[in-house]
Amino acid sequence: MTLSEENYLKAIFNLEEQTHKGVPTNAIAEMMETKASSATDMVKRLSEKDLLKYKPYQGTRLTPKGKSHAVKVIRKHRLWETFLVENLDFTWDEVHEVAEQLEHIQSDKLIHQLDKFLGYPKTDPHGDPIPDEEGNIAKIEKKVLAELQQEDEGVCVGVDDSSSAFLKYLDKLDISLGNKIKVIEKEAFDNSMVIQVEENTISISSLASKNIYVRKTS
Amino acid sequence: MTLSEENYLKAIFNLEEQTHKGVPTNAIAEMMETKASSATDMVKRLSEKDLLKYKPYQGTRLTPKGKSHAVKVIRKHRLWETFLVENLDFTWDEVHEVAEQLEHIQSDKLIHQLDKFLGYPKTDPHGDPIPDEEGNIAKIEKKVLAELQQEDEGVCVGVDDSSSAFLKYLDKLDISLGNKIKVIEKEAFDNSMVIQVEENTISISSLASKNIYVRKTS
DNA sequence: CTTAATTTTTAGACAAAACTAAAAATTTGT
DNA sequence: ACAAATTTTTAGTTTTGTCTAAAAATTAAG
Ligand SMILES: [Mn+2]
Ligand SMILES: [Mn+2]
Ligand SMILES: [Mn+2]
Ligand SMILES: [Mn+2]
Repeated sequence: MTLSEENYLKAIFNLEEQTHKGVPTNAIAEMMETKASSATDMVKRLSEKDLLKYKPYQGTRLTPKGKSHAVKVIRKHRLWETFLVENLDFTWDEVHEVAEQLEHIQSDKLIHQLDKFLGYPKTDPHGDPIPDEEGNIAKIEKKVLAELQQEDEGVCVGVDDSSSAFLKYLDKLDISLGNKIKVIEKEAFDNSMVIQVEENTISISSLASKNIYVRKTS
Repeated sequence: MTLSEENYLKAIFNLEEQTHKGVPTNAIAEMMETKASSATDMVKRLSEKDLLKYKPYQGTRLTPKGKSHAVKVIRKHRLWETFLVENLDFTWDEVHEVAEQLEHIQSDKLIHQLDKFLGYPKTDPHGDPIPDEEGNIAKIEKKVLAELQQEDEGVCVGVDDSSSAFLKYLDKLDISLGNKIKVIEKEAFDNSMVIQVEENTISISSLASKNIYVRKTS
């Protein structure tokens, strides 16, 4: 399995998770930041290797084999992200780029020992679940912050958008995983919110509140 | 700089260190376990990028730029090997293969932080010096064990042959870095030696004693 | 239900990195 | 010095992964 094949598998896995339908070639190309013709080529190659099912003009779907491989790459990605933050003083907005490379290192022992070294973490620095050695992914109970009502309380458990820009914005607002969040006010006009994060009271836009996940506590 | 280019640079660097002469194409091919024609192709590409000087039929020599890049890769390789042994319970014969992959990860911050995390180690698990951030490589004072005379004493500081087979053999004899070694007897007939390693007295072949480095202590 | 817009695929090229086979240059042996 | 052996380079293919341009299929609009 080449680096490029693994990146495509991961992209297709994520797209399939979101929509639960066959993934269009264009969607793959967009996620991979490449051209549709390149995506078609790759999809054919992966189909040849039984990693996905592909029929021209209909989307593609991963086979169990393809899914299993994608999950392994995701496991590695998230374990490495955890290592970078926990042990090498990376911030949560810096890890993705490096993990994107580290996820392709081939060594079962390496990843098994890394998991052990980290103390078998359940989630990565963005709150995403780390698949176990058998490929099981725990489902994290979460709601998007925008859906909470006035007076509702919750704990921040993840983000939808893991872009560096958004994560840095959250840092500036002092919002991080595990923080207690309470909705003080919802503005009907633009769907912005006034929320209390731990001690601080701040206002956030609708766009931001749609990208923050919470576990409701009341 | 691609993965393959980096591996060639490293190979050429090592060959040039040994002989201090222009490196023949065949030597490169042999070290890279490839064909001479492939080596020629690559050498041309690297020459194009000013990483080495190449004139057909005369050997190649790295430019300062090429040398500096090779040393960076070696630094990464040795830091990762150290991490694998110190933190992930790898043995010294298992690390090379994985480090061969990890050495190509591109991230200045990653390697800087890894170095810090490890406590700025001076040598890797095989006793080889770890280049510093500026590319300086400490010269380790060492002598090949075979050269010691009867009654001489020393400390094991490295190996010449880092192959898994040889390292496992050393493990079986309970020889590792830092061990006190004393020459009890030298057999003129086949150049084998009887040595005392810490508590144990063992006999080793000429071939083995030529691949063990010691720092003489008496 | 046709035409227009969009999506997807095909065809043809290109760069990186490898290979085999053959030619050319260099070195060695007598 | 000349032939033989060795080393090195060239020429021509192959595979992976990308691209542009053009053709074909599908979907959307009037
Ligand atoms: Mn990746
Ligand atoms: Mn993540
Ligand atoms: Mn390598
Ligand atoms: Mn080493």
